[in-house]
Amino acid sequence: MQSSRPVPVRRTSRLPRGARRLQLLQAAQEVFVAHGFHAAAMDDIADRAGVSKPVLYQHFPGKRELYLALLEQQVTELTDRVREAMAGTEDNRQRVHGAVGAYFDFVDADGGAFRLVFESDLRNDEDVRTLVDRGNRACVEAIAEVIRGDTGSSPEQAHLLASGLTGLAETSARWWLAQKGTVSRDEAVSLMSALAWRGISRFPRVEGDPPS
Amino acid sequence: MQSSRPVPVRRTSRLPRGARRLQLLQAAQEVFVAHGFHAAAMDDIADRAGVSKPVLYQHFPGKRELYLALLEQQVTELTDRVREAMAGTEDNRQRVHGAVGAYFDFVDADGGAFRLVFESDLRNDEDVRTLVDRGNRACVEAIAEVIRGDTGSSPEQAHLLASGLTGLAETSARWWLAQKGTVSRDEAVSLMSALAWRGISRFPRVEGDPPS
DNA sequence: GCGGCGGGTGACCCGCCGGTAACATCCCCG
DNA sequence: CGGGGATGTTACCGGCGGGTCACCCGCCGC
Repeated sequence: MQSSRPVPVRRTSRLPRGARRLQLLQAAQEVFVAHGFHAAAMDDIADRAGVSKPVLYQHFPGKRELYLALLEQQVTELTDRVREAMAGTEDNRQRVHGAVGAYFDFVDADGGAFRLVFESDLRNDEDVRTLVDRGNRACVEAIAEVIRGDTGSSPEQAHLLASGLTGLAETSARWWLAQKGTVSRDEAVSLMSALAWRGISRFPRVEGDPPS
Repeated sequence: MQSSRPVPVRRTSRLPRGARRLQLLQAAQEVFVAHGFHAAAMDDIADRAGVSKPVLYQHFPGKRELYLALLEQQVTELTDRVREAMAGTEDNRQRVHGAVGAYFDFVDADGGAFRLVFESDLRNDEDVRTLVDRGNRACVEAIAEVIRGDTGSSPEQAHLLASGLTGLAETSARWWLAQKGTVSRDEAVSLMSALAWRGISRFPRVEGDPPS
């Protein structure tokens, strides 16, 4: 046998820098989602990408930074969706429906990437907390803006109401995900947005006619 | 003075087992709340109790178990309060008000012990996840029971609605805590329970299951 | 063919921290 | 008083895992 051949086992064809980076991010996301930040080892991530550890460090300065990159991506994803739901229509009921749907879609995407945002095990890290808080605040702000405009609530009240609605959407979306199969996505979204809408419409001084 | 004495600096008078255990739990809670599970070192906890590390291990088999003990305490605390809110009255509006109040009080107690439940950085641990989930499920269940009885919703719908309400309460309570000072506890509770009540009352007096 | 460079590797280092072994002290009880 | 069982202490171990060093290939232009 041509045993002289030095195991040319090209494990993974070489990749240009950009492609490798993306692949590493993908691998990292899978591992972080599956095990959380602390339980995830850089070796795991490298292994999953079919590559050795130093490669990882050629692309990212450290574990934390790698994690932050992924986290920011997801935070942006969610806030964008919520903002779109607010901007995409003038009908407040539609807005509520869209926002609730945004949370459900977010939670149901990407093999659980939402865990990075909603279940991060690195919230004690200054940067992580800042990022997550910024995302939450952005969502609350977007919603509170509408509430404030249409009900004349004080800013503090509007923020409280908005935060409550985000909590409603987030928590029910996660519950639905855990119980998946019993209720369809659209059913669940309709149900929860009905709940939210009945709550927030006809609040203090809303001239929006109550839905029949 | 009797300087010959080799530093008899009795740092903390000896304590009987029970008292020491409580003190250690208290110290541990403070450290875990402040830094989270991972960032907390057993030395930190021992130090805070004015005691050396082995003492800790005479009372608890390990870091994880110590954490679990505290976690369970808090989970029980919350679920009990929610259950009481459900059982304490027959008036559903009162029930909502009580439950929302329970979340606000829980979040506002004990120097932030609620973080153990709502912001645990050990959710990847099987036992921790089980405990936290069990607590959430208990709260949702208690609320869903009432919803189901009074609206005739399907169990799945009732659970979804209930989980949404817990999310509403939890998230707004945490928001209120972060913004403390701008709105009083009672104001906030009234506002949020009004939101929840407007939403859940006069809910589909179940005009038949929407057969999707 | 050959130099150099981008892409990649195996092996190693080392600090932190959970956990432990061995030794000291106090106080009660007979 | 003196033995013994709680109660505590100092000092140490060991491994896990983030991060790095020195080196290796294959391809490209000349």
